[in-house]
Amino acid sequence: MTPSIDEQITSLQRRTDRLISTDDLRAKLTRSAKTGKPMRIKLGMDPTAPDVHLGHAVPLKIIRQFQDWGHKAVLIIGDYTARVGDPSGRNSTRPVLTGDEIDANAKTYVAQVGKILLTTPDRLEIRYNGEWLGKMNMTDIIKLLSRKSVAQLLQREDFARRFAEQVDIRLHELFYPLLQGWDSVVIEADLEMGGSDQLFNNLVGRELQKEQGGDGQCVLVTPLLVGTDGSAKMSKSKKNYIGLTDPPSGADGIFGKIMRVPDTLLSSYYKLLTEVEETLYERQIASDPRQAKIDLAKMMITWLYDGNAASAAEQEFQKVIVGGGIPDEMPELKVGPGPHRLAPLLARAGFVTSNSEGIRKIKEGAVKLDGEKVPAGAFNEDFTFGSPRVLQLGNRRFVRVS
RNA sequence: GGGCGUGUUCCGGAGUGGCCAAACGGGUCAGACUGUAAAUCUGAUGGCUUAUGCCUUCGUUGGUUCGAAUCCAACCGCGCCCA
Repeated sequence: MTPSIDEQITSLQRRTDRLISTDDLRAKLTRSAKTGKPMRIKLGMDPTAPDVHLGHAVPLKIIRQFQDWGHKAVLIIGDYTARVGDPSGRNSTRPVLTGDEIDANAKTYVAQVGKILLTTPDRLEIRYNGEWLGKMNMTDIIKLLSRKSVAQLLQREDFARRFAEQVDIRLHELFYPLLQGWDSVVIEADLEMGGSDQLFNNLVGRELQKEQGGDGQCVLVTPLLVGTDGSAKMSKSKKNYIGLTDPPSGADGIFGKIMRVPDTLLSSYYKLLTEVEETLYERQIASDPRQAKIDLAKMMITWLYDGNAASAAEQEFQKVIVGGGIPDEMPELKVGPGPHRLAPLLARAGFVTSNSEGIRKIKEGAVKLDGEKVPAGAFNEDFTFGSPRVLQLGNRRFVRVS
């Protein structure tokens, strides 16, 4: 049973930072209901890294709502723009991706996004923007460039700031919003979704469409989910993200990552990622933040995996982190019986990046073997591994060495 | 094309001839504490089977010097101003 249009618009509010504009959206929804033609809901993603994370989940959840109401998601894989480079995150030179890497990332996107979106062809369309951007010639490009002035582009806050601070801005970066906007023109988007940092880019799309004689896409931007570090927006490059396909448990699992989120972010996580009523979660957070976090972690795992995985992850957490125990499952490292020094094994396990660092960790008393702390002087002693032994750094990184 | 700046270790940023593997801050990792955390405190933070040792690193190359991140030259990148 599809809710009324007013109910639909109201239900969007929980995750809306800005909507341009409510009246336009109502008109489009009304028209779509009348004509039976689904709205086209655009979301652009750069295939620069293989992981889709909870920050993406916020707009994806809204898109899912639209799908449930009969509309069509159009996922733009920015294969062409990925090669050009996104201006956000200034001087970090992005690695140039090969076509194969982009294809590989794009494939994993579809699988990951499928955890949230409907994926049948009538509800999800996937397009690569190289399809049209790659075909533009110089005349097309100049024509597109002529639509915006430098002053207009410099309105964008991060450009303005960089300009003021004399940090270089390359021309292709200025150009970037126009490319993204052009995607909207080509795929005839009715609504573009994004995080609130995409507002400027999305509005460029709306303006370009209007110049082409259309009525201009609506723009709905969601609040940004703060990452696990508690300070910056969740993003791939900051490594403060929780991936949709992260394992439920383990050192870098969803359960542990949620538990490590600062308490101050709990309410926004509940609001943006769950359907729990505000009064309920606020009360729970106030009375028992730890339990509120455990509940959230289980909800996320149930949502992305299933209930069994959620309780298994909780049990492991209680045992390993709270109880200081050793998990049942952990990665294996085959080295032969030995003798071996521990520092190189830590490096081979990927816990440290050099033998020197491993030696330091041993001296700091951070290394355990079969649950027993390795004495500081043991960095230059040999150990044998005739039977498998558990090597541990800190309280959450384990490897079974044999 | 001309002028003035600037380029340092993961990031920011000190350092103007030896005491520099390079202050300080951030980040990161670990230890203590705790309700997992956060906050706080402590330690570590180029590499080498850890060494009063060796090697590599301060945009690049080549010089001067017993000795260079520091001086010189050329080159490269970036910013601002002028054309």
